[in-house]
Amino acid sequence: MVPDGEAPKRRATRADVARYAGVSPAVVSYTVNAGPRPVAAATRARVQDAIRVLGYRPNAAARTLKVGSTTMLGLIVPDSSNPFFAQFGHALEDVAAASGYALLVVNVSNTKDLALGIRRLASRQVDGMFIAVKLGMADLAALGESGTPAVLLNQSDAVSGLPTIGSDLYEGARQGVRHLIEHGHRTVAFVGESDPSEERQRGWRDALAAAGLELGPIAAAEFTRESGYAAGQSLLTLEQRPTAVFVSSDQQAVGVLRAFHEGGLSLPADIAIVSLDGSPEAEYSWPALTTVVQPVRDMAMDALERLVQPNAPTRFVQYATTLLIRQSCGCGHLQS
Amino acid sequence: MVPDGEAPKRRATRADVARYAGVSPAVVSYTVNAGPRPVAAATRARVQDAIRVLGYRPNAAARTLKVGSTTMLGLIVPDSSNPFFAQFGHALEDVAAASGYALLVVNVSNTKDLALGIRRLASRQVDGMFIAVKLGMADLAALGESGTPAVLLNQSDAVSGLPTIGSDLYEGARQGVRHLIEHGHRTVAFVGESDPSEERQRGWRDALAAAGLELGPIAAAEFTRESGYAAGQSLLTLEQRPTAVFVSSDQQAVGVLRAFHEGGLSLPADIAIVSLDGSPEAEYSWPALTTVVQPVRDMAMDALERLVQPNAPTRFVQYATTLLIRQSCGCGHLQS
DNA sequence: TTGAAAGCGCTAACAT
DNA sequence: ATGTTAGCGCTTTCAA
Repeated sequence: MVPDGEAPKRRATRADVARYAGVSPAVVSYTVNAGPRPVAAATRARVQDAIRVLGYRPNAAARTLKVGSTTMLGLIVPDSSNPFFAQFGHALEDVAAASGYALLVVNVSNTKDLALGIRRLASRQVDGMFIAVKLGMADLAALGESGTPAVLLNQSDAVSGLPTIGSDLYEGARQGVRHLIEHGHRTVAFVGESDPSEERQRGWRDALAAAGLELGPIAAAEFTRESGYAAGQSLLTLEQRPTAVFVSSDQQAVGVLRAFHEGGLSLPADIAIVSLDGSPEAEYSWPALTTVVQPVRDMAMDALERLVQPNAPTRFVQYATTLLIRQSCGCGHLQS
Repeated sequence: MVPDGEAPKRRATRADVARYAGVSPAVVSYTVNAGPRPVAAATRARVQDAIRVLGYRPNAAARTLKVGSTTMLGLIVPDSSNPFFAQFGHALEDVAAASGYALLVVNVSNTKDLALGIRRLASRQVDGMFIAVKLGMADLAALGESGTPAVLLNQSDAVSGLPTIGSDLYEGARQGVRHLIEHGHRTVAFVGESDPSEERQRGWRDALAAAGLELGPIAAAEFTRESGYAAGQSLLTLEQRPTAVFVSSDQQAVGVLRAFHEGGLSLPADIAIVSLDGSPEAEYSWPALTTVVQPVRDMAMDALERLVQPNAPTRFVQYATTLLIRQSCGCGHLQS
């Protein structure tokens, strides 16, 4: 099946093709690249023939060395198996491939490793990199030294001098919480980062304040299902149980959901949930999560554009989120 | 923050370093690579100093051109955002990175595109590729022509001449179904491929036969949540509803679960489910899925080894699965 | 222990 | 329209 002992000989090079076709190496280049110079149709045909016969394949490394571009892009994520980043990665790979770029995926589980990851990617001379991790000073320095163009993804704040993309999570959270309020909830808990200045928490707080409602309980959680689960459990132990929860990510929400189920709550009758991300798994949780979706596809397209565009503005662009109503918020039940 | 107008000058090359350190280019190589020749400690120090001062970074393309290795590996999957492949990809990236390889991820949503994907990866001269898609003749041919080493992942059958890895899905399915039977189920449905020779379906069939039970209904489904959902719905319409279902993948099972919930069934009391894969999301479904887990991590390690080992045997290795009991099978409820 | 130099395969400016 | 040729930056053999 597979040509094993068939042809272990040295791969054909451009010179071989030239010789075989009876032309100069330059013409082979011109033909292959629809190059800077025109080639007569007949000659082109001969060259293409030679290419086929010899099984010639251009050597990417040589080309890279010469022209200085690898047509490779890097992507740094905290965890490529996290559904949100997996989805983002896939979108990025799609748009990159459509523009002729390959995508090098790097996981940096530990924040400490980011600078290392940046250097790794830079040393492979990617033409640019997407970084979907929060950067520290050292990382910024590494990036600067590398001289590699980068666009930052999944950020909540502008980073000076770097094109940065994020969703408007503050507005998203407000939107989600407002929806809950509109449906009669008066005690809305928050699951997410405990930092009060974090944008989702701020959105939650402001939505409540705007409605003249008191703040519900806060259950701190990291962005994992496990941590969401724990947060959900802690909410269960409260004497005054909230009637609704805003959860910072779908992953966490899935954990919260489990805790509530185990607690014997009936959803969304006993407690409503709205989360954030719009990742695919949110649709198939039980009940299906009402979630504030981030326009991942759009962000991916924009990110690519800004990465490959030589002089893209280095602004911070925040994308608008949209509320996707499903069952977990109990729409229709508590209509006020 | 980021050195912008700071130093847009040409990157330092090995020659610059040599000049600065007052040594020959060769010595720089020897130093950088702990090269084939020894270097005097004092000289090495001078060189390292020059490297630091000049901010020298080796040019990967030049090195590749010279030595013929990119230290890059490719991974072809049908959908990198599918949790199972995302998990596999992450594991692969981890082990690859640990061995100094970078991973190029390529999605081929359409089976027709596989040969193209293989060629793309080959033209980037990856040192090898993981292919987690079923290959057709044309793909095998493309792979053969490319001359790139490959190991096949997630396969159910041996492929002549290629190192191939899979889980023993037949045994896994039997295992899962047997568990169901042991807990008193007499009508066990199957959700998955309709092809009767497919290994999971065979496992299901054989487990039933071995117990002297009749075959339950078959609901054909592709490997998506949506398709699992549809299959679950179709099961619901049966007059003689099964008391248990074996589902071919966790993704499908999540869909089945939703259909059952919507149908008002109480799980696992009304109907039990065992699925297959052991992907992370199975743990957080409701009820948590009892699932037959594939040893993804082990397979990833083995795959890397066999890919980079120059003369690894091209056998087909099947990994054993393990049953992970959670709630969806109703263990303890129906104890016979 | 160090230096000189020959390429690796390709592109593109410059000749023809 | 086609041919010649000088590197791109690096590794490594060979010589010193």
